[in-house]
Amino acid sequence: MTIGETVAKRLELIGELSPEDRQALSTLGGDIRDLRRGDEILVYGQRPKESIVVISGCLHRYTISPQGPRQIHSFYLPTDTPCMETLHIDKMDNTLGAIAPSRIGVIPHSEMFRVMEERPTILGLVWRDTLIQASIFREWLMRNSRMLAHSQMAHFFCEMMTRAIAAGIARDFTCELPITQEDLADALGMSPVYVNRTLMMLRTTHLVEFRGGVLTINDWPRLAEIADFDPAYLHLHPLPEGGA
Amino acid sequence: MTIGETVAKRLELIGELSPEDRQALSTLGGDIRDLRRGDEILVYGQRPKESIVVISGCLHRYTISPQGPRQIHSFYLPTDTPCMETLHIDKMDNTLGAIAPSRIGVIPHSEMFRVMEERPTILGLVWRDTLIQASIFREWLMRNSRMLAHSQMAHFFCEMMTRAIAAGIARDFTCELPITQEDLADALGMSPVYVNRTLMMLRTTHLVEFRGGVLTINDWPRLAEIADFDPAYLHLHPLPEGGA
DNA sequence: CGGCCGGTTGATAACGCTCAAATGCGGTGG
DNA sequence: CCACCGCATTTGAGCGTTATCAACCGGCCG
Repeated sequence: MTIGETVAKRLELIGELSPEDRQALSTLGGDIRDLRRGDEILVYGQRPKESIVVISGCLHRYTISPQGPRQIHSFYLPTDTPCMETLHIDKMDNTLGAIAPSRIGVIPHSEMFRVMEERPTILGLVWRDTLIQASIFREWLMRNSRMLAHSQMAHFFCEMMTRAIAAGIARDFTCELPITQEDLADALGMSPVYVNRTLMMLRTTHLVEFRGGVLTINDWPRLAEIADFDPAYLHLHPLPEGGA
Repeated sequence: MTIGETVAKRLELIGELSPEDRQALSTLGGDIRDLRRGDEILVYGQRPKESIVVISGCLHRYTISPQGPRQIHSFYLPTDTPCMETLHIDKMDNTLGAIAPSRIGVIPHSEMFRVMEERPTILGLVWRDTLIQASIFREWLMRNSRMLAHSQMAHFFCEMMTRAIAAGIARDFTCELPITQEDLADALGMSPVYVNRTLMMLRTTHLVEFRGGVLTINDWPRLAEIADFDPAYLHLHPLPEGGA
């Protein structure tokens, strides 16, 4: 899969592309890079000149406060396009890194601007993509601020599964989610110990299985209910049927 | 102050406008509306055809989960432009309302698109504005997930003061912040009771005074320290000197 | 075989929530 | 001018969710 095709795939999850749009995207220049867990791509304070698209693996974005605790803002699955915002925000105020071995496409801003100028539809959809990211941040804010640990975790799993299904990397409510329990803790704003306890609880009640970087949802309806999950905030164009 | 001037003022806080840009903005069409506390402007599920700019007062954006708790995502002070994102996200997944008597400008999307097409700089800055909103959401996520109550509240006050100074509505570290303790609780993800206790603590230690909708920061350096406040995430163009 | 990382488990403590009631204050009507 | 009402704030007591500290387990890799 080329870089352009990957971007096109993402954009078609949240809107419609004409053949001309797809054609324009196929000319997108950029490099492929392979990363190991822990590699940093765009670092706090930097002024990046390129955007990123995930081809395989999993990235995450986080800030670290001086006191130590890391807050993960988001995880990025294949076809996700993190940090498109660097197009219009010069200075990174957070860090993007690989949380698992990953392959990414690195697209110079100049290339993005060229294609967006050529095809206004693409500009609209890339903008839309950044707005959906913001919408997800809002949902995470609500989740981490207002929900109990088990609901919170259920909500997280529902989101990741929904996105994995949309991206076409899930089968039978099973998908790879190559993160550790400690990563999960840093995303949910919980302590690693309590993440473990909550996870065991969800496991023994046969709602979710999360082991060795693989997520399986055993009882979607019940999980979605305790998570109070409504996928509207993901603004996926054809919503994958989750309730089935 | 006209609608166009207000938008121009906001954009100049985060970038530079040429005389031509300002001229183009001055032609922005739109209506003025006056609101009372509790009035809703853009509601969950709606498909708005206009964007908003705050002329006076204070707006807030929130979601209400079926279980009841309200999460406030952001407050908007004069010159802020909430919900520019409706330009590219059709369906509201949250609600924008007035939290105090306010005057707003209502700008049809068609007007925004017209001006942005005419002046690419404006497009870039409006986009940038939406990205800064996202950056603020990330910071709120970190704050609500990772900080202790008093640091959290200190951080909130630092942000609002910084923004008020930038918007030119603060004097001597005093500004209007016409929200109740309960509103504050819904923003910080705390209970109203604990907000009150925390507030009293900050008050008796002479760090902050927040009473009757007026915020006064008595000891900025110490407050910023316990808040671990770094205004970088606001991406203000000429950063107001807060540390003074 | 040993070390390391990630996961699991136990015990204790703390931060913040809930329930409940009281106080203060601005506005309205008598 | 006073009585009253409603809303926001304040205070108290007890509880619960989640954090912290510490130890142990188990698999993978050198």
